[in-house]
Amino acid sequence: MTTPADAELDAPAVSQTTGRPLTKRGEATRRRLLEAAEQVFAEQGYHEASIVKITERAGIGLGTFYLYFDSKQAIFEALVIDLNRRVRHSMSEAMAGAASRLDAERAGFAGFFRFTAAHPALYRVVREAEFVSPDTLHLHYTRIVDGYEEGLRAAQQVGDVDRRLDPTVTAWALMGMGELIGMRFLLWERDDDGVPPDELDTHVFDAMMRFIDNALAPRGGTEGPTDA
Amino acid sequence: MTTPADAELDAPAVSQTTGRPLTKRGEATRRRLLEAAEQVFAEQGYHEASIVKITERAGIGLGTFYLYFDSKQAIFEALVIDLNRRVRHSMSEAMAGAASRLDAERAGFAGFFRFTAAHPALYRVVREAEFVSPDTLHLHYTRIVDGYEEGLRAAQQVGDVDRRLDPTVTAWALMGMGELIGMRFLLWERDDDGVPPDELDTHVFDAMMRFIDNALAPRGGTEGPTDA
DNA sequence: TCTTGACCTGAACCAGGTCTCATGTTTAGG
DNA sequence: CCTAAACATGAGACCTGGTTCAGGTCAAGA
Repeated sequence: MTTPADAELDAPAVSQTTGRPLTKRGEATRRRLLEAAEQVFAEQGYHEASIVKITERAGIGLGTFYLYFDSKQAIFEALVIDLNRRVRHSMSEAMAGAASRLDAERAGFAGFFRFTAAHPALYRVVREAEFVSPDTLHLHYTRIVDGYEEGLRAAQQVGDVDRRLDPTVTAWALMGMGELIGMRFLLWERDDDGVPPDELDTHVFDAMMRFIDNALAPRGGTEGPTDA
Repeated sequence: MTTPADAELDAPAVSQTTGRPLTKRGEATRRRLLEAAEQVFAEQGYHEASIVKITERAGIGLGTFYLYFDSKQAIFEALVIDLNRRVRHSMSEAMAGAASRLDAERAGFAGFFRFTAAHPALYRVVREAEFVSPDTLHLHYTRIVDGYEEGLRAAQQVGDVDRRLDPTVTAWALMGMGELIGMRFLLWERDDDGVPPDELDTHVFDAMMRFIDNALAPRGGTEGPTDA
């Protein structure tokens, strides 16, 4: 589950336009731009967002933007990649101490939902990547699924997961589930005052885990396989 | 599964701007606009698409557009609703002759995937609605899920589906699965010549059905419930 | 202190888009 | 055949926003 997500933790931070490495000052500016972009894209969506809004929020001159990013699209992609790193971090951290496979599964999803609940708008950004930068979204999903798949395969070896399941398809299935359920019960749900929940309703979470447990557990109780 | 999708089949077709009913000629123009919009939105995405491109493709004057739709957003929403009707139609048609619950499940997904494979780009339109018109997307999902949920509940009554599963959460889970798997194995997949598949790989489909079967089937073989 | 390269700036350029409107054309009914 | 209502048109008013550029400012080393 720990893909080389951590190797990329802090790349040398190079100017995208000139290719030169940045000084401390330059790096700080770059970071401020990214943070501003995060907020603006999240609040307004890609097309409503504008470079002006981003630089204004960052408290930086408009022209400065182009010293650090080639285009609006470029900073968006950088942002998605950054978010991907953070989601995976949240997931693998949550899974760290899990004993059994089911525990790990539960913890991984909990980590995922916690991240989504904590940054509801950010999640929107990732999903919008499907239309703004399909390749980046591709990367996002693939990176997450790869870790998942590996975990499933290992669990199958041990016999914790039904061996007849295809790990790849299963991983994508789980991922899709998590995503839509997160969207429905975290992003759409709000109480009477319009306040979104800060975590997934435990009933929903439990119901989902039951579903997953059913799906993954080897059939026929604790014995071996049953039917053809 | 047959929600009143068919009641809306052909509304009187009223001009969105004037509210007046349309003559035959007007109705034909409206239809041509919708068809052109379907192609243009699908190929280029919402923001790249333009009214000019749509009217050009429809072979219609620019100004005419505004006789039929209030805005770009308005025609987009009309399109999503139309697509929703068609997906559900494809699904319920496929499920029509199913004997068992599993059969129905299989057929429903097959219908869904068939539609996606036949109109890969259209599917993109629906997903983009998340950012262009969230309410419309909400409607889209809800309409599909509602039917699903009802089917699940009925199957639980009969004992075909694990009674401990929450029908709502399960319905959303299934929907999410189908969507991501469709995206991954239909929309992303292409052979060496870049040609997308015209149906879901049977291996993938079977793997997914196994997963679903596991998840839904009452635990403990054909007998009653087992653990707490 | 002076110099140099890195960093910063925002007015202006420009491409493209939506929507209006004054005008012309078609169709159906009397 | 004549008239009114419905339908069609595309130039242009108006606007928005990404990107460039010519000219500053800052900070660190000599």
